[in-house]
Amino acid sequence: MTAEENNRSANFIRHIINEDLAQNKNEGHVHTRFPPEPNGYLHVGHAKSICLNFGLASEYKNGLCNLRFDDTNPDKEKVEYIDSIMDDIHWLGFDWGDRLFYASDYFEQLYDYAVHLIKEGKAYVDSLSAEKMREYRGTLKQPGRPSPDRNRSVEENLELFAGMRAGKFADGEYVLRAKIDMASPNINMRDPTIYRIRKTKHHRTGDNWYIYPMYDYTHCISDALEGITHSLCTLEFEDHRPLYDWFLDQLPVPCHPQQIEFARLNLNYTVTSKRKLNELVEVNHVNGWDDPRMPTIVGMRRRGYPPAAIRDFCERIGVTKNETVIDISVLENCVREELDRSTRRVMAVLNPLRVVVTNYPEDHTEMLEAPYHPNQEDLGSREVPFSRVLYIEQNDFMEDPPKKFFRLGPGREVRLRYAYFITCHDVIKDEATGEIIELRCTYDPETRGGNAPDGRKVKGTIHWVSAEYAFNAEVRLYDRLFTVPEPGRQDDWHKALNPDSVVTLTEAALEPGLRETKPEERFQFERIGYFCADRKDSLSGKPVFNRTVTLRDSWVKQKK
RNA sequence: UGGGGUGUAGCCAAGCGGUUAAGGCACGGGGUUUUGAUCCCCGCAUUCCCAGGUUCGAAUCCUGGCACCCCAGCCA
Repeated sequence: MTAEENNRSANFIRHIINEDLAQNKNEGHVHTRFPPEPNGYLHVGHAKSICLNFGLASEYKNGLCNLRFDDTNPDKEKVEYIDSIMDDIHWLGFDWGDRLFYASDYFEQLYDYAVHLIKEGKAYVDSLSAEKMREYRGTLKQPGRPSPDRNRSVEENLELFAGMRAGKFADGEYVLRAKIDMASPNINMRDPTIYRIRKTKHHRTGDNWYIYPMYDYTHCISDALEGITHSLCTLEFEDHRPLYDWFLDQLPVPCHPQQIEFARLNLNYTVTSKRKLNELVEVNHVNGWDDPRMPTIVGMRRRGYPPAAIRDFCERIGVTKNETVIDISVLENCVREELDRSTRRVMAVLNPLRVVVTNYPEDHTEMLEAPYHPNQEDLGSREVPFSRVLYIEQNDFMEDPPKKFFRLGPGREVRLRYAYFITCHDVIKDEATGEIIELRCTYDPETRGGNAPDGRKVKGTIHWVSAEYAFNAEVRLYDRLFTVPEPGRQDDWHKALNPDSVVTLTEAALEPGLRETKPEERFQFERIGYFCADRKDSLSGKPVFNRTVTLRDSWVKQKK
């Protein structure tokens, strides 16, 4: 099955793979890997890489994708990140089966290969300090100079390297370097460091090692040891590719994977650099990595984004080498699309305005049937209680409405969704503040269910809850984190933070059935948006809702 | 003349010498609607960074420019 047959759009990586398959390269196998460093939380940019790597593997016959933690820098890595990363990948809908690996699993093999390089005269132990090494490296336009240690004998190199491993030297005293070309126009080839001394406890290997291998050296070998066929990474590694290939050419590795680079994802109105995300957390602009405003996977999860929507998004944005900034509306559209078909509709009044139906009997309640979805019967229906005192949305009433306002106003008639037509007769205000505190309306008993037997039409339909039966819940309205499209480009990106990225409502009145909402359950609050019960703060019988995304609203545009 | 990349609509993105230059998002217009939602129509690049050239024919090939991004960690 080719990608195109599978109804996905073409991209250059699929073309490469199709070509390889056509030539029976790698015995016709596709084997990718997702190689995160466990030094932070995954974000939407990683989601692109996850979907690409796992997605590619799943769309080709016998394709496989490994999860491999690139854990070669114990100073920055923690087990808690490993756990969160695995959770996130599973939540997104992907699985690595029994192929969970760690670069640290290969430390012994990596060491042996390094010895091999030394024996071949292709690596040497250098005593240059970090500063000196930078000096010797030259600049972008000028070639570097060889280190005085460059021609150390193989025997001496072997002995020193063994000493490094044995912990005989202090951090920074020596490094092992590949012997390539100090005059290369590609700085990565100017004798890159492949091992450094770091007397830090590693989260998996503990105190076994005093030396740790560098990324460029580790990554290509790890790929080869796992039989990876296509090693996908981001653009900034493009000029590391000659080095990736160099190591594999020098060493007796089982195979030679192909590194292919693609552009990382940038989304407007947010930031995705680990440093900036960390800063948002540190200075408490957000409440942790899983704050619903964060573009982290766990943040989007808490916000209510369905995993299927994120996968769809990653498919739609494509894969190229163009550096682009994707409009956040593409993501939001994917979320709406998924939620529209999968979610039950219910009624919730966010900012309640009291309505007394003066001609409705006191102490009377009736149950009205309301389907959960306008065009998906299989989602069923529920009954909602109607009684004399109701709440409607404050902004569904205007004392002096413009002609195009299809909602309630003095003397106007509207439909209460699935209930009755009501007409407003009086507006009660707080004498001191002038604030509207109550509406007096009458209902037409003939319009039960929302249709008038006389065929008369009503312009607007608004949502409502019974004041007597509704319950109060906290609802959080989330909005984009930044007010400008590319905050990362500003000198002071903090100034672009949206002060209204969250508005917490505590007076919302929800239809009674919602009381038993389970954490992470999603609903559409009719005419408002999609909401998800917070997975952390919801209590049994007392859910807290997060707004995932608003409904599209052409009325907002018309008002302008 | 350090090296490596990228330029197709407001934002993405197909396209691989012969197509009316796909599709999505955004935007505009209309229809259906008990959500100003959904859904459904319709519109939206005489032109592919620019300039030359090759060719019967060029977004696709060649030459020369221009713009933007990445690289001088003992980070990944």
